[in-house]
Amino acid sequence: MANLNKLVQKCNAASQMSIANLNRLVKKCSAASHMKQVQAHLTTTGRLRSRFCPVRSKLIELYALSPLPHLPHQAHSLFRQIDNPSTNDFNAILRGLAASSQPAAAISWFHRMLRRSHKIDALTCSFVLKACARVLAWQETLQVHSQVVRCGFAADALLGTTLLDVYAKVGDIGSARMVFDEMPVRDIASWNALIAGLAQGNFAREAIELFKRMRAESLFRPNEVTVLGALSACSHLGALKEGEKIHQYIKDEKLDANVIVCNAVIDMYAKCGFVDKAFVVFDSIKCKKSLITWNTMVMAFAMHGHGAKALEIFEQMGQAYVKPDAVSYLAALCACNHAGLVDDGVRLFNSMSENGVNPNMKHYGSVVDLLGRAGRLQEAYDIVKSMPMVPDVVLWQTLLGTCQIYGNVEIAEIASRELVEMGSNNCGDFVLLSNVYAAHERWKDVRRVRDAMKNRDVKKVPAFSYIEVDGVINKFFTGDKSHARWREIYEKLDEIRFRIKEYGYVAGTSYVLHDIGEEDKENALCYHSEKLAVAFGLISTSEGTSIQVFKNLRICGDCHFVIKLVSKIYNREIIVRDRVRFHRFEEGSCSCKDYW
DNA sequence: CTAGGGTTAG
Repeated sequence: MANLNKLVQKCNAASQMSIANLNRLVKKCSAASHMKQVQAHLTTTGRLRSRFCPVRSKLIELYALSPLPHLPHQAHSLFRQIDNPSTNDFNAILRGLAASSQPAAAISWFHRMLRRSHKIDALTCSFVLKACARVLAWQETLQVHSQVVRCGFAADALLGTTLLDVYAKVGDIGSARMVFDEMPVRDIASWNALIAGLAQGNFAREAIELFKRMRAESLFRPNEVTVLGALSACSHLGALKEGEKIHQYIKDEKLDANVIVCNAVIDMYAKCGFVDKAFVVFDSIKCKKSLITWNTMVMAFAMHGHGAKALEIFEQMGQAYVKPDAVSYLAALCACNHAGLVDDGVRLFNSMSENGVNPNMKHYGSVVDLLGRAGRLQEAYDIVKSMPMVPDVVLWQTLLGTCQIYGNVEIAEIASRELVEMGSNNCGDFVLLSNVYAAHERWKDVRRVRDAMKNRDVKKVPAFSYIEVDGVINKFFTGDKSHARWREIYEKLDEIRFRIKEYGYVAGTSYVLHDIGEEDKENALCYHSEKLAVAFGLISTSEGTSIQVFKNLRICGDCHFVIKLVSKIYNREIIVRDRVRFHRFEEGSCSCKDYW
């Protein structure tokens, strides 16, 4: 800073500043006052209005990217003083807009440039593409892509990587792959962008395949960024074996000096069902733990229903002088939720504001769930009414979900009405309300809800489960008969149904309504996807080994009950990862203690 | 030296 001030003084003293000095000065500018001085100099020397002036462009960029509230505006007023803005000047503005709170404005600027025949270069495209990614503008991405081709920038490796990354981010994986395949020159970032794009775009299998291909046939050694994409894919799939291999690679290559990589390893182990392994990595970490490291570990214990351990980690982070943020509180609340620690959760929630973290919608959702599941529905509803923000769809769904557990008709009706008014067309919402009525044997109301569903053409997310056996993913939908061994699976299910009756099993009738619209409702319950996956696990793995199943939605109550009995009768540990947490079934009971 | 790929979340 002392150097900079000296430089500024020197520049002010001299009537003529050399271009080199100006360049040095503008690059070191951080304070608004320095930028103003450079601007003053440009104005007095007349350079401001000239055709081409890199220092001026750099200054516009500094203004445009500044986090200080008034400076981006300054960039625009400076730009307007230029008679003939260069491409660099346009790019500076574009870059600033792309990173601003209105990235769509960057897209408008780009179109204005094209309309007025201003020359664009690869950077122009790069910045506007960033904006496309932020507003998820697929159509615009296509348009920029065609400009890239038209202008002859298609061979630019950096721009190609940006393009494929943006395609992946706006959800067009096909185009992302196509850009990758057609790139004449690829470098490590190109591979990384596609691996991460596949992992985040529901193509986790393909991400892992590409990771293997990269190791086998490319010249590049996977680096920190590569393994992050690959680990994220393993987390999504729950692919422990692949995850362990990547972890070994990370240790071999000493990539675990990077805290972000360590965080992803912890997360991977937790999401693959092995919270102990996650904790070993957390505990023996060599680099400095970041806030996210702590949050990931709290969340990991929370997901597995280890409430006390999660809260212990949460406490420890305070002792390590790491200040909990909104995610930390959410993770801790989530832990209380999954472990039924109601009082701890409420205390935590109430302590947030005094610790400088304002509860957001997710915190409210979590505490409403916590109170609701504990049967304190009125308190939960009171919190919803007293919230400083407008409750969203998920919050009402949470409240409605807890009403089902306790058969609370009044609050269920309120929540349902709100959901309908908000235009929610979710099958599950109707089913929940109908279940509440069914619990009170109010069949007329049940029929009314069912009719409403028919008339509205409600959307239903299809449930599926999968299980990996010998490296092959076996995926099942409800009542699925597409598996090569489906007959054996259904025979096994019949056997299970017969054997659990000895333990007093009666089909959970209220859950039957989950399958409204199916031909055979009772059978639909018997053939839920998680039951199919467990049955397949039983017939395809050796006796006594653990069975791991993944479900895209939450586990159904009937399946939960059946799988508990299966774990006892067949003497198997069965681990089910549902949409939000793990259930570990052993000897007839579940790690969630029937609370989830 | 004006660009590209990255971790936690009801």
